[in-house]
Amino acid sequence: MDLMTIGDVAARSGVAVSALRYYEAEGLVTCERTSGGARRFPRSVLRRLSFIRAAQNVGLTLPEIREALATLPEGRTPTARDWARLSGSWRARLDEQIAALEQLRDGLTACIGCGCLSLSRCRLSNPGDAAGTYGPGARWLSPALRRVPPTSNSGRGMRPAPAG
Amino acid sequence: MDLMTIGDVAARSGVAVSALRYYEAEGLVTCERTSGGARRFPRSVLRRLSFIRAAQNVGLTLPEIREALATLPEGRTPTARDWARLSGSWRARLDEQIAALEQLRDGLTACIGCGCLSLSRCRLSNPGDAAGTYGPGARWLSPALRRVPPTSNSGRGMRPAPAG
DNA sequence: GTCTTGCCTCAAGTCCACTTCAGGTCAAGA
DNA sequence: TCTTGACCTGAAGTGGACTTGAGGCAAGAC
Repeated sequence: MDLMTIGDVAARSGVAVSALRYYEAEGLVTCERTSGGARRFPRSVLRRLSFIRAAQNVGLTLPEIREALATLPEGRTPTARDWARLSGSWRARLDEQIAALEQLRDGLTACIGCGCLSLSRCRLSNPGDAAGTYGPGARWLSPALRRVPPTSNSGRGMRPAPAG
Repeated sequence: MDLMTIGDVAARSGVAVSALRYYEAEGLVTCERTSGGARRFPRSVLRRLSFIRAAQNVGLTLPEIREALATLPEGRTPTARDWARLSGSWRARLDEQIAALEQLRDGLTACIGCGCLSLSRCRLSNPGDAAGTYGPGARWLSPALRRVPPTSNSGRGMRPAPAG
């Protein structure tokens, strides 16, 4: 079978039905409709979803991901090379993120003995040497890797929770 | 002068006036009031704010930070050692975050040649070997280090925007 | 005396990535 | 025929960390 129902896609991808509808509304995936109005997704949506999740893991927002996806060739099925091109810039981004975290950690190591936490000098409270704030609600670093996934009850393919 | 107005604190800390009020409401900082009802902060609030920002950068939520702050000694001014104790556990957290990002990057390196992005096997779309989703809205990694600070117009001490 | 500035409170809005809900349609099986 | 289950839509809710807005008080400059 070439086309999948939204339920199939959800089951196979682990992406919730509601999220799939949301992605369609946001233009991240496309689908056909049956005469009755039900969505029918091509198999290729699975790889697309995979890309979306990977991109989110690298820290991209949905608008950014949509932009990236928009550069895929129309007309033909994207090749491995296409996907690789898209994710090519991620490495640099990850490297940056890692570097920033390391800087923070090293700042911590330096500060931990003195407990300085100076607003203007401490690299912990002030990474990247900026003197002021980073703006409203800007949390710079990982919202928490080790945090247990928000356990909503939607769980289609959800693990019990890693409880790291 | 021993006590600072909320405006002074905002100017010196780079934390917005509205955020300071919010922090007070949430019990993260305390202050006295003038007869007219205006807040007067002790100088020590600056270090406290510094700690709050640093903790946010490590990925703590405000409730977590409040808990941490609650363990500071009452009665006496916190010493460098007190602050150091508080931030002592951050190192492990940062190490974890760094490790997770490195894993993702290495997964990227492995995947980038093949463009696989397999939902079940790719370490990029599926870090930490979990087969399903991580649940609703769970973005695992940095919401974006390199992202330009949300340029709201509140800008009290805000930089023009690094435009990375 | 009035203007401006800085502060106050409380309520509601913002952003992101969704989820949840209410109410309805459609096709297949008992 | 009735029921069940999967699907549909549009609107509203969620959480975290704030910001913004409306409406008002108090002190210093002119």
